[in-house]
Amino acid sequence: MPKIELDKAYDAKLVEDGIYRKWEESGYFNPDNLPGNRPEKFVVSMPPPNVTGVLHLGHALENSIMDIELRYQRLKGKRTLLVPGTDHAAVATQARVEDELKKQGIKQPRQELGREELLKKIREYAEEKKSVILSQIKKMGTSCDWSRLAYTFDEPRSKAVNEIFHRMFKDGLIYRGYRVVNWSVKGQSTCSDDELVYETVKTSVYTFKYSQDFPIAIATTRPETKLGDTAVAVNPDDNRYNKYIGQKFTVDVGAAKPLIITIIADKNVDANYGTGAVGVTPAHSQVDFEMYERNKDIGIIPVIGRDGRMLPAAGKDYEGLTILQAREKFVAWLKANDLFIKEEEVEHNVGKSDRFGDVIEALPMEQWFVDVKKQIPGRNKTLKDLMREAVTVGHNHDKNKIIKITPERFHDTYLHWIDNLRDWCISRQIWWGHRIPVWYCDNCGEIFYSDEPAEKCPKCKSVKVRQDEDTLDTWFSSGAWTFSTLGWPQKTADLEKYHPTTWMQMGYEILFFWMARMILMTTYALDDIPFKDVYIHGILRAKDGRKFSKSLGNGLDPLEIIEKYGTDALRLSLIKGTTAGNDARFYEEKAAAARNFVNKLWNISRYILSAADNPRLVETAPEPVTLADKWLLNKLNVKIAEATRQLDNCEFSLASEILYDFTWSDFADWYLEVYKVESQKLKDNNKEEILLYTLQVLLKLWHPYLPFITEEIWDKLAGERMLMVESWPGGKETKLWDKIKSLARLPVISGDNDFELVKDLITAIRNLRAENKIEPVKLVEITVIGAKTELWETQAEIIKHLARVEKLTLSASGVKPENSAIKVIEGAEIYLTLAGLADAGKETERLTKEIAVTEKYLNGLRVKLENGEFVKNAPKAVVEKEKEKLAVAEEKLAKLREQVKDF
RNA sequence: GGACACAUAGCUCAGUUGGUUAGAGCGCACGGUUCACAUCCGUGAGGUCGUAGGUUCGAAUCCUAUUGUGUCCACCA
Repeated sequence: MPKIELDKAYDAKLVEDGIYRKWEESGYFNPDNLPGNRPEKFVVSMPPPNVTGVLHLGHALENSIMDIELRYQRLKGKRTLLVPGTDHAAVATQARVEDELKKQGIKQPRQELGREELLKKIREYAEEKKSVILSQIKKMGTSCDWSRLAYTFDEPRSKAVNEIFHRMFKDGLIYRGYRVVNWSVKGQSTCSDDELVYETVKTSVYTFKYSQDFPIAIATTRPETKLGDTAVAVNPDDNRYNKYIGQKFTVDVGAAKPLIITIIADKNVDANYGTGAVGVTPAHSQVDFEMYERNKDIGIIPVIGRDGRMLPAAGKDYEGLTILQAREKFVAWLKANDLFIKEEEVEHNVGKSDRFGDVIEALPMEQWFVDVKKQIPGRNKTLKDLMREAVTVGHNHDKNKIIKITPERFHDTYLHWIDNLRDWCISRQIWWGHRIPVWYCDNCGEIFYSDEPAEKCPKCKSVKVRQDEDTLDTWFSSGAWTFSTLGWPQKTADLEKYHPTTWMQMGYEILFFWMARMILMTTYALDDIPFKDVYIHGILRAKDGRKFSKSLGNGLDPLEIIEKYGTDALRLSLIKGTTAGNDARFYEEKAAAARNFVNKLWNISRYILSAADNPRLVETAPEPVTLADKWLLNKLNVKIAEATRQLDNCEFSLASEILYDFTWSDFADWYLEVYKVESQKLKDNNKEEILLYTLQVLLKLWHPYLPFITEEIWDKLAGERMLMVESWPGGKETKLWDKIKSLARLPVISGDNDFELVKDLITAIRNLRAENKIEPVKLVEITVIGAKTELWETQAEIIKHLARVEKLTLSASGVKPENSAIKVIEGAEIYLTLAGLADAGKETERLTKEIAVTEKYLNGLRVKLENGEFVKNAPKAVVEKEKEKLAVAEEKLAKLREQVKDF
C-alpha cells in the first residue's frame, strides 16, 4: 500500500455528509442487516422531538448520548436499533401556529378558518418542521434506522392510540366526568397539571364576612369567586368554630340567588392560619372541588365561564364582567355594606399556561379522564399499582422486569409523584391531535366507541350521531411510543424481536410527562415494561447558568456550532463534563477545545500514516521491544479496561476523559516523540506495527464519540471494512479485563513503571532548563547521579533528544559538577551545568523552598507510619506504599540539604 | 411548607463502593520557525475541597448541623 497523505488540518465539512451517506447506504443502521452473529439486541426509542420547531442544543445532547451508547453497543456486537421519530405535540403546535396566524392578521384563527382549514395550516407547518428536524438528526450523526421512521400522528400510531383508548374505555378506565380542570381562556382548552408554570406575584388578600350575622370571617385572593361559595370549612378541633359544623347559613352577597353556606369540617384547614376558616368555592378551586366531592350536598355553583367572564349565576350586577371588573365591584360592595374587614399584600403563586401564557382558571366541566385508582378488570390492580410495580418489585413481580433508573435518586421522585397522582385529564379542546374516538347518539343518548366515522347508533340505529369534538392529550400517544413504533397492535415481527426496548434516555423535566405515561401504557396494553434502563440527563444552560431561551436571546444553534467546529467536536463538547441527572453548561469555547482535540487525533493519524512504510490495519498487539513500547501497550490495555468499565456504567464523560488524556498526553506527547528517536536507531523492529495497532484501537475507542473522523481515518486504512460495525477492543479477552480491573485502583507497579521514571527525569531536566532561562534550541550538559544508572543508560538517546542534552554523564555515586543547578527526583540527582556561575542566591532560595515542602510532606508520612493503629488496620498494600514514599522522600530531602550546604 | 441536587484553582467542571503531595480544559505567566499538528510544543503559578462538629488508623469522599445556590412537588384560604 502506498503512503497516505492527509490534509494538514481536519475539515469536518468536507467529510461528514459523505460519511453519513455511506453509513446509510450500508444499511447497518437497520439491525436486520448487521453483519456477524449478534444474539443480543440493544433497542432504543428516540424521544420524538416536537414538530413545534427545529432542534436546539438539548436535542443535540440527547442525540449525542443516544448515539454514543448505540455505537458502543454496536461495536460490542449487539444487534442495535434506534427508532427515530417526531411528535405532533398537540397543544404546543396548535398554539404556535395560531400565534403565527394572529401575527399575519387572522385575529381568531379557529372561527375565521374553521376546523379543516386550520388543521391544514398546522399540518403544513408540522411537515415543514419535521423535515428540518430529520435532516438535523442526520447532521448529528445519529445512527438511527430510517426505515422505521415514525410520527406520533401517522396512520400506524393513530391506530395504536385508538386501540388503547378502546381497551381502556371497555375496561371502564376512561370515563367522562364533571371536574374542575385547568382552563386556558386564551387557548380555549384544558391543560394538564404539568403543563402549568407557576409565577410568584404580589396580590391582595381580602378578609371579609358574608353577612353581618355570619359567625366566621374568611379571606381570599379571589373575591369574585366568592359569589359561588357553598361552604366554609373549619378544622374539627377548632373550638372557636366547631360548634357551627353542620349548620347552614343563607346569605345574600348579590349573586343570582342567595347563597346557602354550610359549615363543614376539614382537617386540612389550619386553625392558626389567617382567620382559621376557608371559604369553599367548589366550582373554581381544585382543592375546594375535592371537599365538595366528600360533601356533595353543599352544592356547586359555577360563576365564571369559559370566556373568562362572569356567568348569570354570579348575579345580574356581575354577569358579563371580566374577572378583574367583578373583583373590584365585589370588594366595593363589601365595603359599602360594612362586611369588609381588611386588605393585605401577599406573595402568591399563580398558575399560567405553559403553551398559551395566560393565567389558568379553575373551571368545572365535562372532560375525559383516565382513572388511575380503579381496579383493572381481571387484573386485581390499578394503573397506579402498575406504574409503581415496574420500578420496585418488577412488573407482575417479575424480577427481570424491573426498570432501573440512573441516577437512582429519580427513583424516589418518581414514586412520590405516583403517590400524588390524580386521574389524568386526557381531553383537550383543540383540533390538532387524535380526535377522541367516541360518538354520541342524539336520539337515544348512547355513547359508543368507533375509530372510523360512525353512520348510525349501534343501539337505536339512529343516524343522528356525532363524534366528540375534543382531541387527546399529546402524551396519550407518546406514552405508547416504545411499542406503537414497532407496529402494535398488530403482532409484528418487530414487536416480537425488539420489544421491550433495552435502554432509554430522557431529560428529568419529562420524567413525569413521559416516562410515567410510557410505563402506564405499556404495562396496561402489553403487560410488559417499555424498557429496562432509563438514563436521566439534565438540561443545558448558558455559561452564566441561565437556561437557554428565546426570550433571553441566548440560544445557540447546534447547526452553527457544527458549521464552525464540526459535529464530532460538538458531540464531544456536549458530553465532556456532563453527568447523569445534572445540568451542564455549554458555551462556544468548549466546542473549540473539542475541535482542537479532533484535529489532534487527525494529526496523530496523519503522522502515523506518513511514517508507516506500509499503512494498514494491524489488529493484534505486536510484541513490545523497547521500554517505551512496553509502557505504551500496557497503558493502552489499562485504558481500554477503564473506558469499557465507564461506558458500561453510562459514565460517558469519564470515559471520554480517560481516552482524551491517553490520546493526547501519553500517546502523542510522549510515545510519538520517543518513537521519532527510537525509529531512527532501531531498524527491523515492531515500531510501525505498534503505531498502527494503537491507532486502530484508538479509532474504535473514539468511534462512539467521534463517529465521523474515526470512520474517515479508518477508511484510509481499511478500505472496504466499515468502522461502525467492527468490534470493540479486547472484547474477547475477558480474563485480561478482570485482571486489570482488580489492579485499577492502584498504580501498576511493574517494569513499565521505569518509563515513568524516564519521563520524570526528562521533565526535571526541562524544568531546570526553563528555570535557568536556557533557550529551547540550546543543547546542555547534564550529570545524573544515582542508583538507576543502567536505566538511564539504556534510555540515554531518548533523554538526550527529548530534553535536548548534548552530554549526559551518568554515575552511581559520582562527584557533583561545578557551577550547576540541581533537581532531585526518585533515584536520581540531576545536575545541569551552567555556562557561568550559578546564581547562588536564587538557587538557595529555590532549594530552601523545596526543602520546606518536602519536610512537610515527609513529616506527614512519618506521623502516619508511626501511628500503630494505621499500621495495624490499614491494608498491607497501603502501608507498603506509604513506606516506599517515605524512603523516596527521605532520600530526596537528604540530597537537597547536601546541595544547599554547598552554596 | 416538603423533597432532592449542587458548593473543589480566576472560569467551567472531573474526582464511581474512604487510602494520589486533590486533577483536566479554558484563562494566566515565561519560553519556543524541532520536517504530524501554532486548532501546536515545553515549563510554571494558582486550591487549608462552603462553614462547624462527628465517625475512622485515615475524609473532598460517610454522618449531623449550618450557610448559600438551584430544581421539583404541594400550596394557605
